[in-house]
Amino acid sequence: MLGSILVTHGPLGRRAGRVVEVEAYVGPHDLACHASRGRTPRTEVLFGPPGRAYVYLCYGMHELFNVVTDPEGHAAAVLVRALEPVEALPPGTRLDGPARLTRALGIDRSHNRLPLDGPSLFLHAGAAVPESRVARGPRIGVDYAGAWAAAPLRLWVRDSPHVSRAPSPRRARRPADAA
DNA sequence: CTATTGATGGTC
DNA sequence: ACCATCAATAGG
Repeated sequence: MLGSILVTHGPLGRRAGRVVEVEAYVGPHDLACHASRGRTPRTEVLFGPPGRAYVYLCYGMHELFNVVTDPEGHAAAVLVRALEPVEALPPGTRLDGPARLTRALGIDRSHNRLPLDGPSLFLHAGAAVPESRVARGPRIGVDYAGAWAAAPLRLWVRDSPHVSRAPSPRRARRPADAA
């Protein structure tokens, strides 16, 4: 998916970006994958056919965009984490972060389950990124997932200035008043 | 530059 | 209770 072009069309007009950073969520056995907690109303789309959008609300205020990737019955998806602008966007628009890019392209939960070859959401195959320019490392924000947190399932275009910056490590949450 | 915190609501 | 995050702030 790196190098492909995501195009949206909606109230904001036409918006587009080139995918430069993604994370793979590889199936129910992947403890960071939402499908690992079973088939629920939210995760239902993951079990359906590939090539559709999985959009969900994160932290109560951010819409995150994924592409369902695997054949029907095997729940896996790829989270898009950063785009490189490919069309004129309002000044100051940032596409380096999974919630920033959905906000900038006007993607929200109304796009959940939509095929990615439609009028409001389209994913074009772009020029392939050579493997020599692809870097990989641990996924971000999934430390709860045990060994799966360390798996090198985040991939990005090595020299792209549009890749998101890893957050500073969040201090261990304040221990609940343990009794 | 790094580190920390509050905002905010759906899910199960 | 637990989050696949961001923006703003404080401090070096």
